Amino acid sequence: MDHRRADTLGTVSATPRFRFAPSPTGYLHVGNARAALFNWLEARRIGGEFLLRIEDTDRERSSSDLTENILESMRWLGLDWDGDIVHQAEHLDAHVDGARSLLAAGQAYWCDCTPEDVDGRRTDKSASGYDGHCRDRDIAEGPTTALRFRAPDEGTISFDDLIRGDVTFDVATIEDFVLLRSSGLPVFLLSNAMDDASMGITHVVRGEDHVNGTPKYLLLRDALDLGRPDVFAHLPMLVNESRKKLSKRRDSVAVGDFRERGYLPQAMRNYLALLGWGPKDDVEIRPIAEIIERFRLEDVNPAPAFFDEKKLEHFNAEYVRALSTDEFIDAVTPFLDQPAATLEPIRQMAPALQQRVRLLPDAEPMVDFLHLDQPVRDDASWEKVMVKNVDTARQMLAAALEAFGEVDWDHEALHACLLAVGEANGLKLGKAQAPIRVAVTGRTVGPPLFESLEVLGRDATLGRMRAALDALP
RNA sequence: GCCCCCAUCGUCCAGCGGCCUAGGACGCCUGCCUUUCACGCAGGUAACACGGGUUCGAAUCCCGUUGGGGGUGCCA
Repeated sequence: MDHRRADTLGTVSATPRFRFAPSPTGYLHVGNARAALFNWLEARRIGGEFLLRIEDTDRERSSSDLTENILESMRWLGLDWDGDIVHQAEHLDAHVDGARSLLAAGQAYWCDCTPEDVDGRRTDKSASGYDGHCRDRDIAEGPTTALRFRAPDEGTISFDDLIRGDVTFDVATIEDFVLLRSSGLPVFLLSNAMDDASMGITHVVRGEDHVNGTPKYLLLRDALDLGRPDVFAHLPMLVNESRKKLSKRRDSVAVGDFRERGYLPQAMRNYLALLGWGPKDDVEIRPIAEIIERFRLEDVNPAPAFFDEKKLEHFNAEYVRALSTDEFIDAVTPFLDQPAATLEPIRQMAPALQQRVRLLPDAEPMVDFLHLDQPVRDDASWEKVMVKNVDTARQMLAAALEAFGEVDWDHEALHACLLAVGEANGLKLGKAQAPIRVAVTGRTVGPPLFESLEVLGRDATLGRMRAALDALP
């Protein structure tokens, strides 16, 4: 608030000011998150402010639940904003006043054309948009009239884009666009331009899809005598496999979904920073402080980037492994389906799990044998170890059953014991342990066997081995 | 159609006129390590879209072609 007041009073702040301005008409998706992140990175690097504005002027499509979801995702990613959140809807009156001042100055006029009218009049296929039909008809305001901006007829308008260089438009291609709808509500462009000015935004950093709206934005700022931002930077779009702009409809890209699927925020944030930008030293995975230090808007690649979940997953695995044991346990627990009784054993196995988990939900199937009465039998594993090699399985299960009855119940003793049993049967440990593993955990793969047996306990282990022996073909 | 933008391995990024025989990462493939898996380690695969210039010299600069993306609402 106070920053807005200060600017209204004409105080020009020397502090660079960035903003992220999502509209709460959907969840925060990775494309928006990347735009927010790039604003945040640059703001943090140069000691600027990062403001948040919720563009909720479309009442029909906006919802406060969606706003909360966006904020939640921002917090999760660690993108902290400065000052109070600005809700655009609260400034609607000012925007309407702005539009009316243009009307008073002769820079806007009322129009009662319907979209059908406009389309119908179009003879030249190369023309687009509104044809200026009502420009001089001097129509009075009415229930079906929209207020249109009187765009200049000739000249060019350009701006310097930090990422794209000089971008120039011929104003002849700019139509007389709508400022106020017939409902009386201001359109995005007006609200956006006026709010950026009232908030004292110096750096406008947003998606490439806004490039074409920029000349209109500038025309409005000039007409309203609001000055211009110091810097524009239009970020490349994030695209899907078919190289189309990521859409919330087509692509499942909500940040919240990634969280639910077991991604760590640090991994997501680090990966997102590398979409359209890369550090000169080629070190991709690094602390956010180092990214902030190296990030530069002017180094952002202008071409669209594909969001590669495979690579994100790799980043996640790296970040999972970098966690302390306690952090890992905290992170993984919500993804486990375990009773309180097995939490302690899982704690013991945590380092082994941590090494193998790529996404947090990967952990559960590695430890489900601990709390299930019977392990989940993986058919392929059973077939391979217990059916195709039934003789070996029978031999090992019987011999180990006997040996395990006496052995000290810790992983080292178990290891030595099974090694000896295997050798007695002419088998290397790799082969010898397979039937035991499948009998106890149901699968050929999983965390280290002897540690698993140790936490499972002697009774349960022997019980499962007997059951497996009985089930052999 | 018109307007704006873009173009290095399959993908992401490095490269800003000579260090390029084009580097790193993901993916994929080999091998090693090993109690399975995973990790780790050692290798391999694979790109400057095309055509003209400029220059002693071009992935790097310019022009064109082709290809791709974005925009083109009384959505944001």
